[in-house]
Amino acid sequence: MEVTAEKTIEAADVAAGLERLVSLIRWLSPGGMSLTSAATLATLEQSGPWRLTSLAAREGVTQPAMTQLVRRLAEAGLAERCADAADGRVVQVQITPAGRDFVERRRQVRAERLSGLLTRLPPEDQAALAAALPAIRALTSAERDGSAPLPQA
Amino acid sequence: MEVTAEKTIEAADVAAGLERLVSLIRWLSPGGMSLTSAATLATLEQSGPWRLTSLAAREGVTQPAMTQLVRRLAEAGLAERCADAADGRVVQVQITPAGRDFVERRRQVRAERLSGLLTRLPPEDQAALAAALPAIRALTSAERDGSAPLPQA
DNA sequence: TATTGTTATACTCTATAACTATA
DNA sequence: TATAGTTATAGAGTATAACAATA
Repeated sequence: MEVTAEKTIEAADVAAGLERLVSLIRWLSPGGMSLTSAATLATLEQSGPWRLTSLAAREGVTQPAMTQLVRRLAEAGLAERCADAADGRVVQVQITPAGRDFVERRRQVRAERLSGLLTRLPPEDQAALAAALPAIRALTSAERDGSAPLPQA
Repeated sequence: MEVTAEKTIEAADVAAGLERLVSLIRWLSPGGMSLTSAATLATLEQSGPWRLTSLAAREGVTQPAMTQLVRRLAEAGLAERCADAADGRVVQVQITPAGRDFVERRRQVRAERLSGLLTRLPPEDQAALAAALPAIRALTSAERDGSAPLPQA
Protein backbone atom coordinates (compact mmCIF):
# COMPACT_ATOMS: atom_id res chain seq x y z
CA MET A 1 0.00 0.00 0.00
CA GLU A 2 2.58 2.47 1.08
CA VAL A 3 4.82 0.98 -1.54
CA THR A 4 2.36 1.90 -4.27
CA ALA A 5 2.07 5.44 -2.97
CA GLU A 6 5.83 5.79 -2.87
CA LYS A 7 6.18 4.54 -6.41
CA THR A 8 3.60 6.97 -7.72
CA ILE A 9 5.46 9.82 -6.11
CA GLU A 10 8.71 8.57 -7.48
CA ALA A 11 7.35 8.40 -11.01
CA ALA A 12 6.26 12.03 -10.82
CA ASP A 13 9.64 13.06 -9.47
CA VAL A 14 11.51 11.12 -12.12
CA ALA A 15 9.24 12.61 -14.78
CA ALA A 16 10.08 16.12 -13.57
CA GLY A 17 13.76 15.27 -13.61
CA LEU A 18 13.62 13.89 -17.15
CA GLU A 19 12.06 17.07 -18.47
CA ARG A 20 15.07 19.28 -18.11
CA LEU A 21 17.50 16.61 -19.22
CA VAL A 22 16.51 17.47 -22.79
CA SER A 23 18.08 20.91 -22.39
CA LEU A 24 21.22 19.40 -20.92
CA ILE A 25 21.52 16.71 -23.60
CA ARG A 26 21.08 19.24 -26.40
CA TRP A 27 23.63 21.52 -24.81
CA LEU A 28 26.11 18.65 -24.48
CA SER A 29 25.56 17.26 -27.96
CA PRO A 30 27.59 18.27 -31.00
CA GLY A 31 25.54 19.69 -33.86
CA GLY A 32 25.19 18.19 -37.30
CA MET A 33 22.61 15.56 -36.41
CA SER A 34 19.18 15.64 -34.82
CA LEU A 35 18.74 14.23 -31.34
CA THR A 36 16.35 11.63 -32.78
CA SER A 37 18.86 10.40 -35.35
CA ALA A 38 21.58 10.22 -32.73
CA ALA A 39 19.36 8.36 -30.29
CA THR A 40 18.32 5.91 -33.01
CA LEU A 41 21.92 5.25 -33.94
CA ALA A 42 22.74 4.68 -30.27
CA THR A 43 19.89 2.18 -30.04
CA LEU A 44 21.23 0.31 -33.06
CA GLU A 45 24.69 0.31 -31.54
CA GLN A 46 23.58 -1.07 -28.21
CA SER A 47 20.74 -3.40 -29.17
CA GLY A 48 21.77 -4.82 -32.54
CA PRO A 49 19.60 -4.96 -35.71
CA TRP A 50 15.99 -3.77 -35.59
CA ARG A 51 12.99 -4.06 -37.86
CA LEU A 52 12.05 -0.67 -39.23
CA THR A 53 8.55 -0.62 -37.74
CA SER A 54 9.76 -1.72 -34.30
CA LEU A 55 12.45 0.91 -34.40
CA ALA A 56 9.90 3.61 -35.23
CA ALA A 57 7.73 2.57 -32.28
CA ARG A 58 10.75 2.39 -30.03
CA GLU A 59 11.94 5.90 -30.85
CA GLY A 60 8.48 7.40 -30.72
CA VAL A 61 8.26 8.51 -34.37
CA THR A 62 6.00 7.38 -37.21
CA GLN A 63 6.89 4.68 -39.70
CA PRO A 64 7.37 7.11 -42.62
CA ALA A 65 9.59 9.30 -40.47
CA MET A 66 11.74 6.30 -39.64
CA THR A 67 11.95 5.37 -43.32
CA GLN A 68 13.40 8.81 -44.03
CA LEU A 69 15.64 8.78 -40.98
CA VAL A 70 17.12 5.40 -41.97
CA ARG A 71 17.57 6.64 -45.53
CA ARG A 72 19.60 9.58 -44.25
CA LEU A 73 21.68 7.32 -41.99
CA ALA A 74 22.29 4.94 -44.91
CA GLU A 75 23.29 7.79 -47.25
CA ALA A 76 25.79 8.91 -44.62
CA GLY A 77 27.12 5.36 -44.40
CA LEU A 78 26.24 5.06 -40.71
CA ALA A 79 23.59 2.34 -41.02
CA GLU A 80 22.43 -0.16 -43.63
CA ARG A 81 19.22 -1.87 -44.65
CA CYS A 82 19.08 -5.65 -45.00
CA ALA A 83 16.37 -7.93 -46.33
CA ASP A 84 14.76 -10.48 -44.04
CA ALA A 85 15.07 -14.04 -45.36
CA ALA A 86 11.92 -15.23 -43.64
CA ASP A 87 9.59 -12.36 -44.59
CA GLY A 88 9.98 -10.41 -47.82
CA ARG A 89 8.16 -7.39 -46.48
CA VAL A 90 10.53 -6.82 -43.61
CA VAL A 91 13.49 -4.43 -43.60
CA GLN A 92 16.20 -5.00 -41.05
CA VAL A 93 18.32 -2.00 -40.03
CA GLN A 94 21.77 -2.28 -38.54
CA ILE A 95 24.66 -0.02 -37.69
CA THR A 96 27.87 0.00 -39.78
CA PRO A 97 31.46 0.20 -38.47
CA ALA A 98 31.47 3.87 -39.53
CA GLY A 99 28.28 4.30 -37.52
CA ARG A 100 29.96 2.86 -34.44
CA ASP A 101 32.87 5.25 -34.87
CA PHE A 102 30.46 8.14 -35.20
CA VAL A 103 28.60 7.19 -32.01
CA GLU A 104 31.87 6.81 -30.16
CA ARG A 105 33.23 10.20 -31.24
CA ARG A 106 29.97 11.88 -30.34
CA ARG A 107 30.00 10.22 -26.95
CA GLN A 108 33.51 11.47 -26.29
CA VAL A 109 32.56 15.06 -27.04
CA ARG A 110 29.59 14.78 -24.73
CA ALA A 111 31.76 13.23 -22.03
CA GLU A 112 34.26 16.07 -22.23
CA ARG A 113 31.62 18.73 -21.91
CA LEU A 114 29.85 16.82 -19.18
CA SER A 115 33.04 16.36 -17.23
CA GLY A 116 33.24 20.06 -16.48
CA LEU A 117 29.76 20.04 -14.99
CA LEU A 118 30.28 16.83 -13.02
CA THR A 119 33.41 18.02 -11.25
CA ARG A 120 31.47 20.97 -9.89
CA LEU A 121 28.93 18.68 -8.21
CA PRO A 122 29.36 17.67 -4.57
CA PRO A 123 30.99 14.25 -4.19
CA GLU A 124 27.83 12.69 -2.84
CA ASP A 125 25.92 13.74 -5.96
CA GLN A 126 28.63 12.29 -8.16
CA ALA A 127 28.47 9.05 -6.24
CA ALA A 128 24.68 8.92 -6.45
CA LEU A 129 24.83 9.40 -10.23
CA ALA A 130 27.40 6.67 -10.63
CA ALA A 131 25.30 4.34 -8.49
CA ALA A 132 22.21 5.05 -10.60
CA LEU A 133 23.79 4.31 -13.97
CA PRO A 134 22.79 0.62 -14.05
CA ALA A 135 19.23 1.62 -13.22
CA ILE A 136 19.22 4.22 -16.01
CA ARG A 137 20.51 1.62 -18.45
CA ALA A 138 17.79 -0.79 -17.32
CA LEU A 139 15.17 1.91 -17.73
CA THR A 140 16.23 2.90 -21.24
CA SER A 141 16.56 -0.74 -22.28
CA ALA A 142 13.17 -1.80 -20.94
CA GLU A 143 10.54 -2.82 -23.45
CA ARG A 144 7.98 -0.15 -24.17
CA ASP A 145 5.17 -2.32 -25.40
CA GLY A 146 1.47 -1.57 -25.36
CA SER A 147 0.65 2.09 -24.94
CA ALA A 148 2.49 4.01 -27.58
CA PRO A 149 2.59 7.77 -27.09
CA LEU A 150 -0.63 9.44 -28.12
CA PRO A 151 -0.50 11.51 -31.33
CA GLN A 152 -2.13 14.53 -29.70
CA ALA A 153 -2.69 15.51 -26.06
CA MET B 1 45.22 10.89 -9.71
CA GLU B 2 42.98 7.94 -9.36
CA VAL B 3 40.16 10.29 -8.52
CA THR B 4 40.60 12.10 -11.82
CA ALA B 5 40.68 8.83 -13.71
CA GLU B 6 37.50 7.70 -12.04
CA LYS B 7 35.74 10.92 -12.89
CA THR B 8 36.72 10.70 -16.52
CA ILE B 9 35.31 7.21 -16.70
CA GLU B 10 32.17 8.34 -14.98
CA ALA B 11 31.62 11.17 -17.45
CA ALA B 12 31.85 8.75 -20.37
CA ASP B 13 29.42 6.36 -18.69
CA VAL B 14 26.98 9.14 -17.89
CA ALA B 15 27.29 10.40 -21.46
CA ALA B 16 26.42 6.96 -22.80
CA GLY B 17 23.47 6.76 -20.44
CA LEU B 18 22.15 10.17 -21.48
CA GLU B 19 22.17 9.21 -25.13
CA ARG B 20 19.30 6.76 -24.99
CA LEU B 21 17.27 8.85 -22.60
CA VAL B 22 16.16 10.90 -25.60
CA SER B 23 14.28 7.89 -26.96
CA LEU B 24 12.68 7.28 -23.60
CA ILE B 25 11.69 10.91 -23.09
CA ARG B 26 10.16 11.15 -26.55
CA TRP B 27 8.28 7.91 -25.98
CA LEU B 28 6.97 9.17 -22.64
CA SER B 29 6.03 12.65 -23.85
CA PRO B 30 2.62 13.60 -25.19
CA GLY B 31 2.63 15.02 -28.71
CA GLY B 32 1.58 18.50 -29.74
CA MET B 33 4.78 20.27 -28.72
CA SER B 34 8.44 19.85 -29.59
CA LEU B 35 10.82 18.54 -26.95
CA THR B 36 12.69 21.84 -27.14
CA SER B 37 9.60 23.93 -26.46
CA ALA B 38 8.61 21.68 -23.58
CA ALA B 39 12.10 21.80 -22.09
CA THR B 40 12.19 25.58 -22.40
CA LEU B 41 8.85 25.92 -20.69
CA ALA B 42 10.07 23.64 -17.91
CA THR B 43 13.15 25.82 -17.50
CA LEU B 44 10.96 28.92 -17.21
CA GLU B 45 8.77 27.15 -14.68
CA GLN B 46 11.63 26.07 -12.46
CA SER B 47 14.09 28.96 -12.80
CA GLY B 48 11.91 32.05 -13.18
CA PRO B 49 12.23 34.75 -15.88
CA TRP B 50 15.07 34.61 -18.40
CA ARG B 51 16.55 36.98 -20.91
CA LEU B 52 15.93 35.75 -24.42
CA THR B 53 19.58 35.42 -25.39
CA SER B 54 20.49 33.58 -22.17
CA LEU B 55 17.58 31.24 -22.67
CA ALA B 56 18.73 30.44 -26.22
CA ALA B 57 22.23 29.62 -24.98
CA ARG B 58 20.81 27.59 -22.13
CA GLU B 59 18.63 25.45 -24.37
CA GLY B 60 21.27 25.04 -27.03
CA VAL B 61 19.43 26.80 -29.88
CA THR B 62 20.21 30.01 -31.78
CA GLN B 63 18.85 33.41 -30.86
CA PRO B 64 16.48 33.63 -33.85
CA ALA B 65 15.17 30.15 -33.07
CA MET B 66 14.42 31.21 -29.51
CA THR B 67 12.66 34.35 -30.79
CA GLN B 68 10.32 32.12 -32.80
CA LEU B 69 9.93 29.61 -30.00
CA VAL B 70 8.95 32.32 -27.52
CA ARG B 71 6.55 33.81 -30.07
CA ARG B 72 4.79 30.44 -30.37
CA LEU B 73 4.65 30.04 -26.59
CA ALA B 74 3.26 33.57 -26.25
CA GLU B 75 0.64 32.97 -28.95
CA ALA B 76 -0.44 29.87 -27.05
CA GLY B 77 -0.67 31.91 -23.86
CA LEU B 78 1.95 29.78 -22.10
CA ALA B 79 4.65 32.46 -21.74
CA GLU B 80 4.91 36.22 -22.01
CA ARG B 81 7.49 38.80 -23.01
CA CYS B 82 8.31 41.71 -20.69
CA ALA B 83 10.47 44.77 -21.20
CA ASP B 84 13.52 45.33 -19.05
CA ALA B 85 13.43 48.65 -17.18
CA ALA B 86 17.20 48.96 -17.03
CA ASP B 87 18.04 48.12 -20.66
CA GLY B 88 15.70 48.90 -23.52
CA ARG B 89 17.18 46.23 -25.76
CA VAL B 90 16.46 43.37 -23.39
CA VAL B 91 13.44 41.09 -23.55
CA GLN B 92 12.51 39.15 -20.44
CA VAL B 93 10.56 35.93 -20.85
CA GLN B 94 8.43 34.37 -18.16
CA ILE B 95 5.89 31.60 -17.81
CA THR B 96 2.16 32.34 -17.35
CA PRO B 97 -0.26 30.53 -15.03
CA ALA B 98 -1.62 28.70 -18.07
CA GLY B 99 1.94 27.68 -18.85
CA ARG B 100 2.34 26.24 -15.38
CA ASP B 101 -0.84 24.23 -15.79
CA PHE B 102 0.39 22.96 -19.14
CA VAL B 103 3.72 21.84 -17.68
CA GLU B 104 1.95 20.13 -14.80
CA ARG B 105 -0.48 18.22 -17.04
CA ARG B 106 2.33 17.12 -19.29
CA ARG B 107 4.33 15.96 -16.32
CA GLN B 108 1.41 13.88 -15.09
CA VAL B 109 1.04 12.09 -18.41
CA ARG B 110 4.74 11.31 -18.41
CA ALA B 111 4.57 10.09 -14.85
CA GLU B 112 1.72 7.70 -15.66
CA ARG B 113 3.53 6.20 -18.61
CA LEU B 114 6.79 6.04 -16.69
CA SER B 115 5.13 4.34 -13.76
CA GLY B 116 4.54 1.19 -15.80
CA LEU B 117 8.21 0.92 -16.63
CA LEU B 118 9.43 1.73 -13.15
CA THR B 119 7.37 -0.97 -11.47
CA ARG B 120 9.05 -3.55 -13.68
CA LEU B 121 12.51 -2.56 -12.47
CA PRO B 122 14.11 -4.45 -9.58
CA PRO B 123 13.69 -2.67 -6.23
CA GLU B 124 17.37 -1.84 -5.99
CA ASP B 125 17.23 -0.03 -9.34
CA GLN B 126 14.19 1.92 -8.22
CA ALA B 127 15.96 2.87 -5.02
CA ALA B 128 19.09 3.92 -6.92
CA LEU B 129 17.02 6.16 -9.21
CA ALA B 130 15.23 7.77 -6.29
CA ALA B 131 18.56 8.38 -4.57
CA ALA B 132 20.01 10.01 -7.70
CA LEU B 133 17.17 12.48 -8.25
CA PRO B 134 18.78 15.32 -6.25
CA ALA B 135 21.98 14.84 -8.23
CA ILE B 136 20.06 14.95 -11.50
CA ARG B 137 18.34 18.13 -10.42
CA ALA B 138 21.69 19.65 -9.51
CA LEU B 139 23.15 18.61 -12.85
CA THR B 140 20.32 20.08 -14.92
CA SER B 141 20.32 23.26 -12.85
CA ALA B 142 24.06 23.82 -13.05
CA GLU B 143 25.27 26.81 -15.01
CA ARG B 144 26.51 25.96 -18.46
CA ASP B 145 28.79 28.87 -19.05
CA GLY B 146 31.75 29.11 -21.40
CA SER B 147 31.84 26.39 -24.01
CA ALA B 148 28.59 26.51 -25.87
CA PRO B 149 27.91 23.57 -28.18
CA LEU B 150 29.80 23.84 -31.43
CA PRO B 151 27.72 24.65 -34.52
CA GLN B 152 29.20 21.78 -36.54
CA ALA B 153 31.21 18.68 -35.55
C1' DT C 1 -7.51 -9.17 -45.74
C1' DA C 2 -3.82 -7.81 -42.73
C1' DT C 3 0.82 -6.33 -42.37
C1' DT C 4 5.26 -4.05 -43.87
C1' DG C 5 7.12 -0.43 -45.80
C1' DT C 6 7.28 3.64 -49.37
C1' DT C 7 5.82 7.86 -51.71
C1' DA C 8 3.44 12.47 -51.86
C1' DT C 9 2.37 16.56 -49.64
C1' DA C 10 2.10 20.02 -46.21
C1' DC C 11 3.58 21.81 -41.99
C1' DT C 12 6.67 22.72 -38.01
C1' DC C 13 10.97 23.95 -36.51
C1' DT C 14 15.76 25.49 -37.01
C1' DA C 15 19.98 27.81 -38.83
C1' DT C 16 22.42 31.50 -41.48
C1' DA C 17 22.53 36.07 -43.07
C1' DA C 18 21.01 40.66 -43.10
C1' DC C 19 18.77 44.08 -40.55
C1' DT C 20 16.90 47.45 -36.60
C1' DA C 21 17.32 49.51 -32.20
C1' DT C 22 19.50 50.53 -27.92
C1' DA C 23 23.86 51.16 -25.15
C1' DT D 1 31.25 50.31 -32.10
C1' DA D 2 29.17 46.52 -29.51
C1' DT D 3 25.14 44.21 -27.89
C1' DA D 4 20.01 42.53 -27.90
C1' DG D 5 16.78 41.08 -30.64
C1' DT D 6 14.01 40.65 -35.23
C1' DT D 7 13.07 39.52 -40.04
C1' DA D 8 13.92 36.87 -44.40
C1' DT D 9 14.98 32.80 -46.56
C1' DA D 10 16.14 28.14 -47.16
C1' DG D 11 16.58 23.61 -45.51
C1' DA D 12 15.94 19.65 -42.34
C1' DG D 13 12.74 16.75 -40.25
C1' DT D 14 8.06 15.07 -39.20
C1' DA D 15 3.07 13.71 -39.64
C1' DT D 16 -1.02 12.37 -42.33
C1' DA D 17 -2.85 10.20 -46.26
C1' DA D 18 -2.59 7.36 -50.14
C1' DC D 19 -0.13 3.70 -52.19
C1' DA D 20 2.62 -0.91 -53.39
C1' DA D 21 4.10 -5.37 -52.10
C1' DT D 22 4.17 -9.48 -49.40
C1' DA D 23 1.89 -12.72 -46.08
